[in-house]
Amino acid sequence: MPKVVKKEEKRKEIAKSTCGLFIEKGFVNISISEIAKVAGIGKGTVYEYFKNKEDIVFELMSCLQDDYDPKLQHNLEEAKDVLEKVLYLFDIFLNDSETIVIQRQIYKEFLAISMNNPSDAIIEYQTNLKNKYLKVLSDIIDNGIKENKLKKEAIDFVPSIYATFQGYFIMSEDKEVILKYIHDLFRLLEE
Amino acid sequence: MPKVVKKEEKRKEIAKSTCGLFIEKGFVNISISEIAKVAGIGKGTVYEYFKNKEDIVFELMSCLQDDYDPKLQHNLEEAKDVLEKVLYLFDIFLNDSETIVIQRQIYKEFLAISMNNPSDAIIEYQTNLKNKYLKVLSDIIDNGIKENKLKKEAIDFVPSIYATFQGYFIMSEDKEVILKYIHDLFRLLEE
Amino acid sequence: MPKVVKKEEKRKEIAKSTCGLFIEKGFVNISISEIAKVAGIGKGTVYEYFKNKEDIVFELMSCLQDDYDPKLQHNLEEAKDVLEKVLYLFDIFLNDSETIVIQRQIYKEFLAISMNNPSDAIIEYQTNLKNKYLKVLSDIIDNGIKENKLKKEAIDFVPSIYATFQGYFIMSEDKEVILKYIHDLFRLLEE
Amino acid sequence: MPKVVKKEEKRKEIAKSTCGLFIEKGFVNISISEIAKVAGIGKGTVYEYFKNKEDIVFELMSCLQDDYDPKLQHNLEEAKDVLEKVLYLFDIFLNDSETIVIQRQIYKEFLAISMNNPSDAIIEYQTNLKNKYLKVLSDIIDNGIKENKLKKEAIDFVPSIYATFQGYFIMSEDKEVILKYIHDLFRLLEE
DNA sequence: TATGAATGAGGCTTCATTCAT
DNA sequence: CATGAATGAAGCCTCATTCAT
Repeated sequence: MPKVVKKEEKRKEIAKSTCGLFIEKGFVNISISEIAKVAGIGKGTVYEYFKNKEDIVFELMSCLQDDYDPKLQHNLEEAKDVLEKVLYLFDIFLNDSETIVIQRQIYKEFLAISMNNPSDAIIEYQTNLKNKYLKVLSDIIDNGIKENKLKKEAIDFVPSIYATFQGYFIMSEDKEVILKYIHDLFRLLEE
Repeated sequence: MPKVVKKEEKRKEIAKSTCGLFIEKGFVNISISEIAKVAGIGKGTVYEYFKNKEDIVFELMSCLQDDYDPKLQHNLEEAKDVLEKVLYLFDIFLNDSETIVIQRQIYKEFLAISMNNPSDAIIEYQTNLKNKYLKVLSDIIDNGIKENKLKKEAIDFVPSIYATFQGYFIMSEDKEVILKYIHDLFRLLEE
Repeated sequence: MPKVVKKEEKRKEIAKSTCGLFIEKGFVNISISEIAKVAGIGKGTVYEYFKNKEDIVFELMSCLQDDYDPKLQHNLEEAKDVLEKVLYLFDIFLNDSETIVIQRQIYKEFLAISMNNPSDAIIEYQTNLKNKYLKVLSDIIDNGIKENKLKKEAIDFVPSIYATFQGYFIMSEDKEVILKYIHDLFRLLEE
Repeated sequence: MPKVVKKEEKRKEIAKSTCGLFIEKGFVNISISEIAKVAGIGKGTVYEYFKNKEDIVFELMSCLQDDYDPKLQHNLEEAKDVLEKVLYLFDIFLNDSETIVIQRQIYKEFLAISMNNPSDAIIEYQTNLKNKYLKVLSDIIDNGIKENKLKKEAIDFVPSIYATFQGYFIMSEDKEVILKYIHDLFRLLEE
């Protein structure tokens, strides 16, 4: 196995091992020492794999998505109707399974970082994430329109649906409120 | 003039003087030394007026709102129709006047703090803020319904409108996108 | 009333008001601000009456002794035998009445200060205190010998008895242990 | 050599290097900066080896005892009679050799700290120290009784002898006074 | 490659003291 | 006389980062 691959693997391994730490204490309150400790490596070694703390959260986010994307894909295919598809797409904000709760918390950490240090890298990462979601949501809504399930104006709401989820998320709003929103909206958008 | 008033005034004065600093560098990257310097006082004096750094942002937020609230009130009364009222209510996310841009940036700082250190005080502050906005928005929409300008389902969208603005805000979305959203939504909600 | 007397009175008043503070938090952990607060005066005013924090404890010790000495005198006269007199003399280390407990704690504070800052003033104060006690104890033991209650060697133990009480005191030893010591010793010293 | 041992050694080395500082200025008046300077290390490095300032005095005390215990053991074995053994046991309060004078001063520092901040750790340390001394003293006296050198009541005086030494110590009493006490007492206790 | 000892800059906060009112 | 606002020195401690092994 080439070295680069091994390095990349170890990188992921380290990142994943810090997951609990990030959830428990939050990015700002974690030191490199602690990261090294939970990762079972030396402080110096952390710098062999990551440029800085921020870099670790990136990797962690990426790891979690690697795990998440195939599941999402599968769920979307299984979903019966438009609404169900949308709910699966935003599963990360709605699901209370242990795995998803963790991903949600990590995403919150990530958002917090991005608000403090809106570096180019972070902004790019966020833009990509958004575009990915918007693309999928767009397709879902589009399909709904083509199948005459939704009014054609529905397509205009694609960006705002994403924004609303984000908003509810940072407000730490209860799942019920979010679900009510999406149901209310779809009632309005249904043909 | 009673001493308490003078102390309260100086408190506001100090808080306001830090405004530029918060915008320029962000809460986490500001030291008490810097705050003291821009306020033109000694480091120790800062602690005569504030319990800690966080406390300063609170005061700053509060100052900006003291300035803002009367203007908002006035604008809401002047506004011709429901949509215009809503736009005025969320002026802070839309207006590009120098004053509002500053308030927007400070609010962003505040949000960032709240995501990193969700202390009880901050959460309470945020809840109050949210409730204030929801109350006004509720009244606006209610009026619109009573005047047969809006469908009665419109009232269901009060919380989500707030959330959507928040979402667009942390996504640093362009004003145009936000405006498009609110127009699209109102088209759907109009009788 | 001459000013000096009034000043001296206020000095005592201030000192006494700090008593609870010293007991609760200990000399090192008390600030002039706190002292001013419990004394109900301004921070600057503290400096009108005292040179420094240490000075206050001196005054406090002196106040407590002003109260204590007459009581001691009375008790010594009432006491039936030598042992009882000795126990009364060292009442401050043995009695659990509220007043005495407070005096004991203040004395502990005083000892602590004297160990950290063995200034001339403190050493002199302590020497005087010691001599006072040794004198009284000497008289008591002397009397016991003259009345043929004690062996004449008993007089040699005067300084060590004082020392032993001090020792037990800083060791925070239980009253029972101290009482056992004094009984054991007197059994040995009795004719 | 295992790493832990090296770390432990450096810990001792640092502690010992601060000895003069403690004697010269006293715990309260020493800053971490000064400690770092005399130890020839960086401020931060101090915290690699010690949890806090207090911790350093602990280590110092422990170092001095490590040096002292074997000597004590040897002296006790050499001692001809009970009295001599007791004097060796409390050598720290009596000997005027340079080494012991230093140890005495450090012990005074330690006592001072324990009076200002009676933390659990300090109290435990002190209790252990006391028990160690009481155990040895007990054995000495016991032996004296068994060899018919001392009356059997002598055993009752074990705790008070320790207390008396402590008392004389904090009173900074001259060696002669202490010696007189121990001689007087033994005259009384001898068969 | 992996390490972790070493570091010093810098953070927050406390507080005795001064001095203008 | 009394005050308390103002202060800056100083304290303790944290931590990202480096670098010799």
